[in-house]
Amino acid sequence: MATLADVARRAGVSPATASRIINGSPKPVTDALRERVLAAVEELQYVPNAHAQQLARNHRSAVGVIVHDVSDPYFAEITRGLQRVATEHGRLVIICNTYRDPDRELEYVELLRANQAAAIILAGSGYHDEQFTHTLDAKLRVYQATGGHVAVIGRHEHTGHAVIPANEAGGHLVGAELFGLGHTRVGVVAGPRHLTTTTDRLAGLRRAAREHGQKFGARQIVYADFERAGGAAATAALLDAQPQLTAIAALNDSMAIGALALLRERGIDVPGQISVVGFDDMPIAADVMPALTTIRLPLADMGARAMTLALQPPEPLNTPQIEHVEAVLVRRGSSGPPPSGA
Amino acid sequence: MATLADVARRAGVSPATASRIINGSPKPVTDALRERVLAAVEELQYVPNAHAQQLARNHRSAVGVIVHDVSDPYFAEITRGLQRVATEHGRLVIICNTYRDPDRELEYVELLRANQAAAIILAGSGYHDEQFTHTLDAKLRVYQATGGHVAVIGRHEHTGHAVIPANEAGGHLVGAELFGLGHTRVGVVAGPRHLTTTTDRLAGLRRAAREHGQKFGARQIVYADFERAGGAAATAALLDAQPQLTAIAALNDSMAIGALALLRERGIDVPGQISVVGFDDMPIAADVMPALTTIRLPLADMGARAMTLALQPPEPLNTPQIEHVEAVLVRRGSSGPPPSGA
DNA sequence: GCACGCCCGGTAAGCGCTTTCCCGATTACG
DNA sequence: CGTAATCGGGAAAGCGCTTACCGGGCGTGC
Repeated sequence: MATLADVARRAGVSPATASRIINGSPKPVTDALRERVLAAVEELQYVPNAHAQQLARNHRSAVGVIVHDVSDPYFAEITRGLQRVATEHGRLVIICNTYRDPDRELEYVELLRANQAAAIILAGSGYHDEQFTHTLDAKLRVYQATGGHVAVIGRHEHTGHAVIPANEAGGHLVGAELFGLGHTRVGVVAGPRHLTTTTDRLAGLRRAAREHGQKFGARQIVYADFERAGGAAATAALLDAQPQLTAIAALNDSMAIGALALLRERGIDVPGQISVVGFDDMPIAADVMPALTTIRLPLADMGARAMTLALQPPEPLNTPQIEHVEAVLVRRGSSGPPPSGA
Repeated sequence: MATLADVARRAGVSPATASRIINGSPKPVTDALRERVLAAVEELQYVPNAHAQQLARNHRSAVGVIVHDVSDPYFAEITRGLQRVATEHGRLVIICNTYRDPDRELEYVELLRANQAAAIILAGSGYHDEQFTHTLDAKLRVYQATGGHVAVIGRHEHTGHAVIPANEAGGHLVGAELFGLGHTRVGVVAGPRHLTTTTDRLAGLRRAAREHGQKFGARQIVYADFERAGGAAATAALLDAQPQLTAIAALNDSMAIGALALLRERGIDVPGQISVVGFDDMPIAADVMPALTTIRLPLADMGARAMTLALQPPEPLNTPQIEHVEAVLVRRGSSGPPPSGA
C-alpha cells in the first residue's frame, strides 16, 4: 500500500507539501510541485489512509444509522431518505442492522462511537424494557457529552432529536374507518408486545373502539413478529379463535401482506368476507392482492428529516427538536363494509 | 472523549498494560491490575478509538459492499445474505449505494480502499462501457495487489471471485414457457440497455424465440429503468406500439410489478388477456396481484456465497473462484395460455 | 547462596497522516 | 540600499493506539 511518504519521495517534496496538494489546503503551492505530486499519486495509485486521516484531523465525519433490518421495506424507505441528505452533505453513512436484538443495538452505539461517528440515528421502534432503555439512554448521553449528535425515529424515550410518527393517531384512524364501516368483530394482528410501536398503534385502535362503544378482548389481539410470516401466523391464530371476524387490523404492512396471503390460501375473500387494513404504506402496498388499505407514513421523508436534524450544527440552546409526522388513511381494495349477513 | 491514556492514568498503570487488558492480549496480567483497569474503563465510559486501533494494528477488518440500491428488494435480499455471514465472522460491513451511477461505483472502491476494507463485494449488473469496465478493473487490481479480496455478484467482466446467476438460462426459461404456452406476440419490458443483466436475460429470451421459430422485433422490446415506474412506462409504450400483445416478459420483478399495475389501471386482465412473467423472485412476488410467475434466483444465498468467497483466506493458488447459480421457473397466477381468439 | 530464567509491567517506537511553527528567499517599501 | 513583510516549503510534533523490547523482582536448581 503506497503511503503519503512514498508519494512525497517520488515527487521529491516533503510529506507536508504532498498532503497540502492532495487535500487542496488553503496554503499556496507552486504549480510545478503540484503537478509532480499529482503525477506521483497517479503512478502509485495512491489513496490516503482514511483512518490515519481521521486520527490526524481529529474531527468526526461519518454518520451511523441503526435500524432493525434494512432489507425490510419499511427501513429501506427510511434509509433511502437518510442517505439522500447524507450524500448531499458529503457524509458517509454506516448502516447497522440489529435484527431486533436490543443487545446488538447497544453494541452498535459503542461501535459507532468507536468509529468517531459524528451522529447516530436510531430508527425503528423502541422496547418496553426499563433496564434496556435506561442503559441505551445512558450510552447515548455519554456520546452526546463528547459532542455526538443523536436523532431517533419513531421513539420518544430517548435524549436527542426525534422524528415521531403519529402511531396512536394512525391506529385511531384504522379503528375509526373499520368501526365506521360497521364492523363489530375486528381482530388485531399485532407486532411484538415489547415494542412501543405496537402498543402505541394499539392504543389508538382501542380509543377508536371506545368511541364506538366497543372494546378489544384478549382473544381479538394476537402478537407476532412484525413480518410477513408473523402476520400469516397471527391471522391463522385469530381465525381459529374468532371465526366470525369481519375485519383485521394489522399493525404494519408486512404483517398485513402475510394476513392477505393466509386469507387467500384459505379461500376467504378480501374484502368480501374480511377486510384487512395495514400500516405504514410501504411502496408495495398498492400492488398486492388486493391492494392494501393502509395508513401512510412518509417514510423516506422521515429519514431525511432525522438526518437533517442530526447533521445540523450544534443547536444554539442545546434543545433537542421533536418533529411530529402525520399519518393519513389511504383507502384501497382490501377494506369495505362487513358482509351483509354479519 | 476519554483516551486509553486517561484510563491508564486513572488505574495507575501504563497504557501498555491497559491496552493488554482491554484487548485480552495473550500476555498475562495480575488480576488486581485487571480489575482496576476495568473499573476505570467503566467509570470513564471508555471506548477505544477504532481508527487509532486500525492504524496501530495495521490489518484490515471491515468489508465493503457496493450495490445499486439497498432499498431495492433485490439488493436487500442479497445484502441480508451477505450480512449474515459477515456477522458470523465478526466483520463489520459497510454498505455503499451507487444508485446506478458508474462514477459513484469508482468512488466507492477508492473509499473502501481508503478505509482499509479487507474485501470489496460488488453486487448488481455490470455496464456495457468498455472505458468504465476497464477503469474499474484496473482499480480492483490495484486493490488486490495490496492484499484486498474482491468478489462480484452477477458480473463476469472482472477480476476476483464471482457468483454468477444464470441470467441467460433464466431468460430462456421465460421464453420457453411463454412460447410453449402458445404465445406468439410477446413483448419485453427490459432494463437499461447498458446493463449486462439486461442483455444476458434478453439473449436467453431470443434463443428461446429462435427455437420456436420466432423472433423479437425492435418494437417488441422497450428499455426503461429497472424499477416499478420503469416497468409501467415500458408497458405503456409496448401496448401503444403493439396492441395485440398476449404476453409480457419483464426482465426483473420490480418492472413486472409496474407492468401489472399499469395493466390493472387499463382494465386489462392478467393472465386472461395478457400474461406477465418477471425475473428474480423477490419476496413480494408471491403477494402481488395476481401473484407473479417469475424466475427464482436464490438472492440471499448468492450474497452469502459471495461473502464467503471474499472472506476465505488468501487462496492457495490465487485463482479466483466462480460459482454459478441456477435459475428456476416459478409458475404463479400471472401467466397462462393466450386468449383463445388470439 | 548465587546464577539463571521466568513473569509481569513499563518504555518507546511506530502506524500514516495533518498542521503548527519556523526559516530562507523573494518582493515591497521607505 | 536596508529592512520589513510576504510567500513557498520543510521539520517535527502529535492524533490514540499496539507491540516489540527491556528490566526488575522472584523462584528455582545446583
